[in-house]
Amino acid sequence: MSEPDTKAKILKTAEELFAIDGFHHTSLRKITTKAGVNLAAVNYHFGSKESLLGAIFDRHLGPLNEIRIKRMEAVAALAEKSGERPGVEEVLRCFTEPTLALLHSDASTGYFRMLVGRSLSDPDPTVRQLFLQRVRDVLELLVDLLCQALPHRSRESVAWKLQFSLGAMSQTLTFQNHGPILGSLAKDKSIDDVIEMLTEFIVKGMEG
Amino acid sequence: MSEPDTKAKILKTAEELFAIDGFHHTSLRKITTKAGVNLAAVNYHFGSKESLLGAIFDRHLGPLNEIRIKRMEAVAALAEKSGERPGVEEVLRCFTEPTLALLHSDASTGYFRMLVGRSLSDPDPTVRQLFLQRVRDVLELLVDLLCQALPHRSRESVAWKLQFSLGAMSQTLTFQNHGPILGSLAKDKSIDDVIEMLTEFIVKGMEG
DNA sequence: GTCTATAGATTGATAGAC
DNA sequence: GTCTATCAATCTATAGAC
Repeated sequence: MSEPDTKAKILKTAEELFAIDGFHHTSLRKITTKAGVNLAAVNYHFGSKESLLGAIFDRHLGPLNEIRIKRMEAVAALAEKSGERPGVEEVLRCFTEPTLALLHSDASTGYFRMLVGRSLSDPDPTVRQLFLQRVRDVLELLVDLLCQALPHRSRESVAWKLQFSLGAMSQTLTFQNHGPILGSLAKDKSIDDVIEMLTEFIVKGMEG
Repeated sequence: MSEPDTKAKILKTAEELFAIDGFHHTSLRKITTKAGVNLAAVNYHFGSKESLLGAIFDRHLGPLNEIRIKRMEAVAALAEKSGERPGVEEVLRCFTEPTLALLHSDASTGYFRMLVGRSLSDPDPTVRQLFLQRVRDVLELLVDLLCQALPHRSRESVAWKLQFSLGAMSQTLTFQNHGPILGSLAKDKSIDDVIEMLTEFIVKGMEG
């Protein structure tokens, strides 16, 4: 018999549970029970719980990074050709728009959105390392471009302000419909309104 | 016999371990072993692991909230008296300065700084609830004042931008000397420089 | 590939002697 | 208040039959 998509079921279910309950709070038993597969299947298909998280990251961050890099390269090429500096907002949107698009895309990325939000803030070394090694190149390229857009700023200050921006994005991705810190206050906005507010917030802060 | 400060030793040690490893990753055994006290002492003095975290929050957030509220009340009183609106930066500094002062105060709050940073971003319901119930009043008062300073903005958008700001603060408190997302890039700044950059970032974003 | 069964370790909490 | 000892429940991972 054999379900040919046992592996896919594990990926999908683990993504949801990791996003909602966190990596360390989600046991392999919860995943396999909810997915309707055998406990031992996780280690058979992925080797370990850590590798399972890595596979979930790979599945979505691969395509996402490709989009972000293509957009940044296009902006860099245009700037070089025209001889003018790229704009701060233009550069930042190369990164934020594909990321925040997770907020209103189909159900296939609905939980991954929360997982990214968590991972941007999680100080746990395991989660952090698995996540960072998959986004570091993109972030370094983004800092490069931001430094071009802001030639009078030091690289360190640009990096710090990007760090602030990632913190702001993290809150949005994590708590969009999951009880923000000011839950009762800050929820009556459409997703697109929130995305535009966040983008404006980051752009003003970065330019400031 | 009896160490009269067993309770204090547990508080201090737990604060450090919760800050570095996280609440759920820190076992009562690690705490009691490092503190040099008996395992059963935690439940004797605090009742449970959760209550221990609550006691740690209480110890520091009590005084901190008092400072923040006093400053906000002073700003509100001055605005009422003069008939002018309070300034956005003035209002925000009532909150950010006492909080970010944790970054360069003595060793007694060195670890608590990281714990606050974590708690601002942690989606875990246990940590989140214990933390939020101790800062909610302060945040609501802050939103009130920000709405006075920005009368043309809706309360929802002010609340959202405050949420973005808390995300940015969280990154700073958590990763100041613990490996920021752009570790190698964003570390060569003095603490005071980072505090000023963060404040400027938040003010510009909020005003924008 | 899927299953059962279990090893081996760790956890929060407690009972009861002192 | 402090201690030892332990319970009962969890966990990841694996061995081995099918």
